[in-house]
Amino acid sequence: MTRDAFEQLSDYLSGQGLRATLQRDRILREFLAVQGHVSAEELYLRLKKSAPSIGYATVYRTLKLLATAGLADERHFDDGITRYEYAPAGDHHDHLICTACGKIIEFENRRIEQLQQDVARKHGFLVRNHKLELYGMCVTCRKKTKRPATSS
Amino acid sequence: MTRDAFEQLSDYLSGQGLRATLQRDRILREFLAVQGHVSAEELYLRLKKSAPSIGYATVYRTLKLLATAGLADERHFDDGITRYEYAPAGDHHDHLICTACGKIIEFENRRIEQLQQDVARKHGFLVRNHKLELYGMCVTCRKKTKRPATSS
DNA sequence: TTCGATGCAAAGCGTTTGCATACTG
DNA sequence: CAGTATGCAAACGCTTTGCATCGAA
Repeated sequence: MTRDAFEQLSDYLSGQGLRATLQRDRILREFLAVQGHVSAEELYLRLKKSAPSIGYATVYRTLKLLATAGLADERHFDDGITRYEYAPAGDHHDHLICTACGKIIEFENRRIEQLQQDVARKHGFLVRNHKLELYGMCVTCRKKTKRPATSS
Repeated sequence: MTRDAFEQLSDYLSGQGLRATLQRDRILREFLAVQGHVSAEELYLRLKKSAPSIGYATVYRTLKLLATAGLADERHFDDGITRYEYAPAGDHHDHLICTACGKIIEFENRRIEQLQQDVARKHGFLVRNHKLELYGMCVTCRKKTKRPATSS
């Protein structure tokens, strides 16, 4: 099922008159290998190992390309860094983000999406996509913080 | 009801051993005068008229201060610009954002929030705050785009 | 051979910070 | 007066871009 991603990219490339390059292949491969959300920098650092000569700019450009090609979703969480996530068609999910350890949990809830549509319709909006992020503390961090200190 | 905001700020300032200054007052005033979401730049430009000597940095610093004081909420939409919004205590709402004209509509939906809590609980999360943004097209823009042209 | 892609370094952009000065408490 | 806040300009961090070179088609 990962194979499709490469096909999807090459279809997109040839369809747009763009070129298939080694870098694009490597970047896509690495991108898929990462579970979850990657920033350009993370990907760049990982790539240094398998393909040391790839430049920063190429990573940025390719990530944007993947987004355009429908293979990646751009995410802007609250830390100002753009992250990308593999976007298998049709799949959609939202995020639970732990503000203590940074852990990101994905979830999906049909009923919430349903209600979103209701709200949008009520306002005459046609929703193309949405973003739902819940910021808080995960179980682990909550335990660690159990009774941290005292007053004041 | 706007009066409270000034009190809230001055309470916060004195409570923290910080100082009340003309700039802070002016910035808060202007901030409250803007309906909706403002970026530092927008506010800075508006202030040029009423208080031309206020510096960019002061606007940034004060906006952050307002956020810390609980008077403003920081928002990060998908354009990379930080915006602030007046945050009356207890009030919470989410956003419908028109990707065509930039219009932002606010809404609130208790049932969605309820479901969010359910999801979080299921994952052992304690949610502190959340962000729900629906990106799409508003009525007006949908009409304008009605049958834009033809095929591919 | 042509024209898109790459890598590098420089530029861009929103935001932050250092520092000398101005002002509050 | 002591110490915070300001304004300016320089510094930042992430991202984009210009340009000469490289390489896919």
